Parts: sequence; C-alpha cells; structure tokens
Amino acid sequence: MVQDSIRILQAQGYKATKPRKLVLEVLEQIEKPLSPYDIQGILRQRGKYLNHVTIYRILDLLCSFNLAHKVLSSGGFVKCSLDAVEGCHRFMVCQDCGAIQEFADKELCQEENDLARNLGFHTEHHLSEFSGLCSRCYEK
Amino acid sequence: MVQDSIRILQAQGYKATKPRKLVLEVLEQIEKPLSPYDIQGILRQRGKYLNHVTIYRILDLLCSFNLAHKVLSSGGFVKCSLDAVEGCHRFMVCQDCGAIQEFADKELCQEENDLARNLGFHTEHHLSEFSGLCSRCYEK
DNA sequence: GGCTAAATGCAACAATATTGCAATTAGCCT
DNA sequence: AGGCTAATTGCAATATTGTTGCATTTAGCC
Ligand SMILES: [Mn+2]
Ligand SMILES: [Mn+2]
Ligand SMILES: [Zn+2]
Ligand SMILES: [Zn+2]
Repeated sequence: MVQDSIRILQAQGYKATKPRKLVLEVLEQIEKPLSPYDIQGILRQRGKYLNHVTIYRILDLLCSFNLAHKVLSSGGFVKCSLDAVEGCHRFMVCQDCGAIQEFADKELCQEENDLARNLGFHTEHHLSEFSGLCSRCYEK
Repeated sequence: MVQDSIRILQAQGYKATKPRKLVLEVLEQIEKPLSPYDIQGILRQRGKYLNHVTIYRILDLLCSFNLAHKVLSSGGFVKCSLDAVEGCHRFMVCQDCGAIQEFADKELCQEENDLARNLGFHTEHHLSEFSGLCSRCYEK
C-alpha cells in the first residue's frame, strides 16, 4: 500500500505530499521497472503533472529508505515488495515479458560474503539481478 | 595482454585497428571502471584522439566477447581479468579506493539458479557486484 | 601499390541526470 | 479557520551519457 510507505516517510520527518503519493501509486500499479520519465509520462496521461526533477528527488528518497530500488540492468525503478526479510534484496527479471520478482535469501548473502572474504574482500552490500524466463514465459 | 584480446577479435573476423588497441591499453593499465569519456580524456592526455562514438562501439564489441565488462554499479568499463573459468563473472568493488576484483564461482551460480528455480524462475545470466572494502582499505 | 569491406569521424540529436534559486505547500500553532 | 515557516516542488539552465545516419578513412587482401 501507498499509505504504508507514506507512513514510514512521515515517521522519519518527511511530509506526505501529493507528488510522493502519485509516484508511489504508479510504482505500485505498474509492476515493471520505470524510468523517471516513464513515470512522468504515465502521470501525464492521467492528467497529472510532475517535473522530472521532482520525480528524481522522490525516487532518491524512496531508495534511501529501501521503499523502492533502482534495477540497474534496465535502469528503471520498482517499488520494494519485501517486508522485514533478512538479506539483501535481489531481483529476477524476465527477458521476455519484463516481469520482475524480488526476493531475499540470508544464506546466499552469507555464502557470498564468505566467498569474498576468502579473496580478501569485506562485503557490505550485494547487487544481484538475475535475467532469464519467468514460469509463464518458460512454458513456451 | 592487449595482443591476446586483439587476436581473439581477429579470430572472429574483426580488424586489429589502432583505436581498438588504444582502448584496450587504457583498460589494461588503469584497473578501475572507466566511462567512455574517461577513456577519451586519458587518451587525449597522451596526445591521441578518438571520437566518443568510436569508444562506445569498441566497448560494445569487447563486451560482446566478454573481453570487457560494464560495471553497472558505477557505470564504468573494465577489462576482463578471467580466463576460461566456469560461472558468470562477478565483481568486488572497494568503496574506499575504487579497486576492483573480478572472480567467478560455478557453485555459487548453481545455488543461485536452484534458488530461483524454486521461485519458478529459469535463470540464464547473473549480474553480481559486491561493494565493501578491499583488504588494504580494511586494515584501517 | 590499388581494391574493398570494415571501421572510424563527424554532426546532429536523444535520453538521462544534476544544480541553484524562486514559488508553493504541508504541518503546526494559534 | 487563518497565518507562519521549513520543507518541498517547479523552473531554467546545464551536464552527462548514449545513439543514429552518412561521409571519410583504413586494415587486410590481392
Ligand atoms: Mn526491496
Ligand atoms: Mn570477465
Ligand atoms: Zn516472462
Ligand atoms: Zn580499497
């Protein structure tokens, strides 16, 4: 829910503004990675206008609290779909339909950290995006 | 060696041109992610000129044969440092000094594939970049 | 040394992202 | 409800990154 994210922002002292709700709504409804300009275009279709700078700033804020993420393999942003899980948030992206699924696995993080440690590296964060086929597209 | 990469390109029917050698030289000498414009600037300092479009095209070509990679967390390109390993190529990037280390681990790939499969996803490629501290920077 | 397909340069443009400052607004306090 | 003020947004200008079509040059071959 948009309201959940808004409440988290308010708890941190940020205001519950109309532009923030609009961006959250779009991210929640369209569950595919969207660029700031994509979001602007979708809102324009709905008769709403936001400056792209505003959208950038809102996305930055959301990402800083892990309420949204930038998917680097496509450059778009998605709303976080996980809630109080352990381990870094990862994505699986379907090459065919663009569907995206987020997941986390604490043990996989641990294995990666151990592997890196053996190479002399102390890991603080993982970027992890898989591309392939979702179950729907695989049945073809 | 630059010559190794050049020979691989030639084996595929691509020419051993001066611009390609120049870009490979820079990537090999400066072992940090470099944007196409970074590369152009470094070459300019050396009295060489390449159009940025040319650099983009050369990097695309190198990446298509895994002779270089784009590091998405920084947007820069690095020369591939692995040779005939199994498993996808991954990166560890030091937050302090920017040092980058490439590695691969077939078993980690397998575990990731299995994990995704359990979520109904058929993985074809992994994007995997760790950020943290290299051993040198960790000793502080 | 000339021939030709491949590669590069050039110019124009498109997409993405950032900055400083003026105008607006959400939350708060009467 | 109305005013106050810091936070937020809009605007304008600019920077950075990436792409396209076509003219020019060059590597590899004879
Ligand atoms: Mn998440
Ligand atoms: Mn590699
Ligand atoms: Zn799919
Ligand atoms: Zn370091």
